Amino acid sequence: MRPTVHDIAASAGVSLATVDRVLNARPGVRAVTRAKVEAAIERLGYVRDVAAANLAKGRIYPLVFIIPQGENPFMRGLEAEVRQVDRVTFDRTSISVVNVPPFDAMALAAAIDTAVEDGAAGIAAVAVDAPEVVEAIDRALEQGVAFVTLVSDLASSKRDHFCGVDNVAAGRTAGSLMARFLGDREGPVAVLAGSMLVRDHSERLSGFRAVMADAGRGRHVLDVLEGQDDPVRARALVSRYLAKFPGLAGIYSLGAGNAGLVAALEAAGRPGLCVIAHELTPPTRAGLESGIVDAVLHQDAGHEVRSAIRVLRAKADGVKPVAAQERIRIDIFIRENLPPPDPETGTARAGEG
Amino acid sequence: MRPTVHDIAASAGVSLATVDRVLNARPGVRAVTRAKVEAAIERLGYVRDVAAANLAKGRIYPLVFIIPQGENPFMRGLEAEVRQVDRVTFDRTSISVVNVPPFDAMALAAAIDTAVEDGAAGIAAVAVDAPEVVEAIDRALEQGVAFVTLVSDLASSKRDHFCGVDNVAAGRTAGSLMARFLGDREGPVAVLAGSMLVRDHSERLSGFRAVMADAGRGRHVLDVLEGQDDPVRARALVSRYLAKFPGLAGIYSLGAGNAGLVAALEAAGRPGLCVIAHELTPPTRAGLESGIVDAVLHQDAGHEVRSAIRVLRAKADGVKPVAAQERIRIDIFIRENLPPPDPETGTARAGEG
DNA sequence: CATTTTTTGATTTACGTACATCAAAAAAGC
DNA sequence: GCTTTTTTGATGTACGTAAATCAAAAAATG
Repeated sequence: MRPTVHDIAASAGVSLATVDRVLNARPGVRAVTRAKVEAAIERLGYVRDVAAANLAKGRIYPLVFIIPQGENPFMRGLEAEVRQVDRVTFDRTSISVVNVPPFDAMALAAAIDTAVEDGAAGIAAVAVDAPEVVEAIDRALEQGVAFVTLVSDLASSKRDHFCGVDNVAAGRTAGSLMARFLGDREGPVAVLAGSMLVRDHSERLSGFRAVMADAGRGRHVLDVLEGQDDPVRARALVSRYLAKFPGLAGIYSLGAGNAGLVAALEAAGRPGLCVIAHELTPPTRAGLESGIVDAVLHQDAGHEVRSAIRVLRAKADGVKPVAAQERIRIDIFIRENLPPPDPETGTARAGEG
Repeated sequence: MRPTVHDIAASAGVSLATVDRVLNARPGVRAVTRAKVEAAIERLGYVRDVAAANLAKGRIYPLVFIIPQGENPFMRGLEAEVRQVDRVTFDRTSISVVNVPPFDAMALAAAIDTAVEDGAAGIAAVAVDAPEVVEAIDRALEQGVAFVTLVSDLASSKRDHFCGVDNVAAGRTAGSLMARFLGDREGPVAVLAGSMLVRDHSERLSGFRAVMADAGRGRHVLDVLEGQDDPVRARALVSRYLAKFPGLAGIYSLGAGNAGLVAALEAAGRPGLCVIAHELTPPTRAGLESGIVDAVLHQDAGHEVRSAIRVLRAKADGVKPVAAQERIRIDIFIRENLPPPDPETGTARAGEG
């Protein structure tokens, strides 16, 4: 049986109250007595029962997730993951979701301020790269509210942590796969992005470009198509490029709007291009299954959400999280290792946990 | 604030005792009263505070993990993950590890019987495919002990669950990557396995063969090399094949002993083969980094361990686990998306849950 | 040595649930 | 209506920790 506070009190020859004072860093304990207690803790291998401690404290952590509105399937999956975690009821944590217009710095900054006013203990937000947002984040931190960026970072703010993938590495991974899949095949490659004003997209592009310039004898990367993560625009842009560059060898889609990409390729009679996209969502999953998409790079929204919660709670408790354990992996999916879709959230899931 | 049992008692107009009887399915409650309580539970959205419940029950779950001995790096990483979970102290769970000689059915069966005698609430074991083991598992289940197979399944037993990847799909994934990486390149491919007597290895082979026979115009798969997961043997076997088949296009290593594979390739002057291996361990990581290995298929040992714990605890509680959430993903790693090694366990880790 | 200050002990209540006991009330059977 | 059975209420203890109070003991100060 695990030792309890009573056991260490008895073993150290002190009272329960003294043990409590040591454990919770309360004043009024002589150094020698403190040492005795700490020795007993060490000797018996005592570890605090966090469940019982939280129960006794009656502490709850109000956390706020700020997520863009709109039909971006990845964001919708992210929100579903948040709500699912909330339903499972992470112990002693109450989570609320706030939606804001995408790419809207003012709205995001306002939402952050509101969350702080409402007494949030921690905030997680998909960052937009703008000075108003940086200021809002730094205001939150000054109020003692923990803050993490989610999916897209804002390194110029003082945010406590970034819960997302290394997007430069993701771009390199895409480039490497593209180069290997194409092999000796000739022809330029196209890049479809949402907007170069978003940090994660620009980072992916730079990683991709670096590998493409490097791999073998170099391969031409055409001017970036910016589809604003909108399927209709994406479809039009891709269709135009397919007509304009008959020798096109591959397409790297590093943002959303992939339903449009797939539609354009279908309409063009499935030209044998190497297609690599991001995020395993219904459109990209369908593309992989039909063979029109070769590989999908993915970040696990569930992992990101749970990592954010752990970090925020740790910060709210004044504990340092183990940063090394909070790194988010870049998943590669091809047709053969597709996980079954999660009926709850529509996102890809692993055993996790 | 979350509603408590007191709230539903008040809301339903009954006593605390009656609510308790309903919640814990104790007898002596009229159907109408039960309905009133259940309505209140629904209305207030009550969810049991599991932490408090477990505290009150004073229940602990003694779980036993049976893992092969030896220098197989994946198994050592698996064991490290188990010990790490134990240190983090999964709430109200005490975990012990038992080592048995690898591929030894009698020893495994004996270890299972011992664990049952010692009063384990659940057992997780890396299965060896043998009738003695099937019988031991079924004996454990008859005693009411929960049982899951880990990494390698034994479907002919009545085990509650298998915590591992779909190895046929893993083989198909390897085959698909191999075919795409090779492209038009000619030549047969070799397969290095541990032993065809182990279920996971034979399943991977069948998936790989299926894709190879299928992809494009078919590619010859040479006779399987069985290296018994031993680096020395593996090195010798691979070296011999490299000499014997100068036109070799690729090698699929579906077992362990990859240190030997890498050494053989280095010794042969790094012939430009497509090499795909399993499990991200120190040797395969080094191979990826040096460029001698093209891709590594991986199963996350941490996920498997935590999944096993969740399933075992659920079974011990008489609750059905959500099987869909317990699927283990087949990870693909190439040089560009290599995660940093976990200093604690030496295995790959993601943010996880 | 008396006094003040600091340290320690003893005890209590609380968190939300489980579980047991005994009495009281309601329903069923005759 | 009376007894018997079933259902419900009231109450207490427990789990392991947090946090508070007040008294007692020890140490420091003069």
